[in-house]
Amino acid sequence: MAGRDVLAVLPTGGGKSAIYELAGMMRHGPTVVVSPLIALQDDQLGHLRAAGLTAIVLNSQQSSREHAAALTATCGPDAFVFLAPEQLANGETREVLRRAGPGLFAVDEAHLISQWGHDFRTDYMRLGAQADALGVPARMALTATAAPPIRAEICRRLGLRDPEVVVGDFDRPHIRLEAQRVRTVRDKRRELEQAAAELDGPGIVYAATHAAAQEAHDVLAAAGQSVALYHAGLTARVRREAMTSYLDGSVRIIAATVAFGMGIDKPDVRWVLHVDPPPSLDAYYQEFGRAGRDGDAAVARLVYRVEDFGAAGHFSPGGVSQAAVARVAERVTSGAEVAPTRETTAALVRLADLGAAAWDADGRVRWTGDVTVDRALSASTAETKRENEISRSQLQMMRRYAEHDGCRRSFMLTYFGQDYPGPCGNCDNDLTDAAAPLTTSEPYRVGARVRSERWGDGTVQRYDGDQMTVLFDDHGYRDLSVPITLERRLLRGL
DNA sequence: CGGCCAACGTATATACGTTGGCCGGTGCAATATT
Repeated sequence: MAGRDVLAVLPTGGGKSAIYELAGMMRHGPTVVVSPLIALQDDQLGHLRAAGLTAIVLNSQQSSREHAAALTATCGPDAFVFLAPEQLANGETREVLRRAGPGLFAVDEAHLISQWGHDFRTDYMRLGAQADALGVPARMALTATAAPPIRAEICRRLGLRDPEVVVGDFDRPHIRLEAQRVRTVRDKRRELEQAAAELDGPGIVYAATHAAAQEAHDVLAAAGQSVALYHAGLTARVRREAMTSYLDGSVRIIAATVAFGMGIDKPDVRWVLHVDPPPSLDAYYQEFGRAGRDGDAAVARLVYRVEDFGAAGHFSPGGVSQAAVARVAERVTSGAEVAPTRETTAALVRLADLGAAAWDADGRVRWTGDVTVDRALSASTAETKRENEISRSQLQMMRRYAEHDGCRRSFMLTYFGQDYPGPCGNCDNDLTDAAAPLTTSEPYRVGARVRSERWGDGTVQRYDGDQMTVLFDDHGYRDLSVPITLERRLLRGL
């Protein structure tokens, strides 16, 4: 209300919507809310209107007449305007919003800046610049999942000024955490079939690819389970039917890719089973968090093979090849069109980050001339190395979680920067193995800043026996041996 | 990185193994066609 920028990381059901709703009502001028999916925009619109507030959505599903009418309505000082980032690339839309004098710019699901902005929906990268263009005095970012480095990226990309950072409790104590290693794909099928027979109530099975989701669906269907299939390769009608029958309970299980989930409001999901590991614990937390929204007991189970952690790196951001950056740089400098693929998109984002290329407000790219091609390419090489190192370390943490033999909840929560020694009593390791981890010394407190000659500055994340995990700003997560660290004085406190 | 498929090769005339290349996940908006 006082106009200070805010980053709020709060669990689902923690009142994130209420934050921008209340602040928006009390601040002068309309509130612009950036929301990733049209379905989510419609949901929010419904809630606000039911509460007697003025709200509109701007998106491509409207006819131009509706669009114009909606735009006109934004002039009301109490209105809430819901839109996707792509809408802000339209100069006309920007101008109408700017004239309306918005008082608050809120970004919902703000972790998508990091998750989608690099190579998929790059308009997420320009939200800071667009907020500038609208002349909004206060900004707010909201998300349920963001480990410390993601929080830093959100603040930086959105241009938050001295933000108030509010981080809630990540713990979902009623969700039992389990992980199970298998050797073959066939073992996975067997475990899947068994899980569906053993676990009661509605469940979600997550797979990494369309083919794997289809396969999981077929296995369960053959075993006589009530199951639907959901991924982005299906037609809109089939997807809608799968979603509806899962939500209304006429189908018990849904086998899906990551296409299924965001904005799904089904409180009684009793279990979430992964048959492929996600590329990071951030993604995993987001996905299993769809279980047990009603607060009743639920299960998050991960079934994996060691090989699965090889290919999973493909789905991490930061994997842009130097050849692609060079090719795109060549095309941009010569004024040629760049065909948008995942790779060229990521290359453009990289060049823009380095200041070599710039997006105008309408989303067109030009070479700035501030940096030579050679310099841009060598800077890009260094940045690629850094990003690859970080996303590899995130995947490595996912693997460490899977292979962890201590309290899983402790591992998970400390990853998110929360001090939680465990045991939690509600993960597979705590139930089978009563022995507490043998803790040696803890030379720095969790959350302390430390410096290493080799890896620069970082933050202490967790201790596990005589191992410690440090999140280095430029090199990602590293596991260190506490005795060796002390003996060789590898770290010093800051 | 690893799974999959097509093409090829090998040892025998139908089957099996090897090699090389390619592909993998999210949605918006705008445009063209029924």
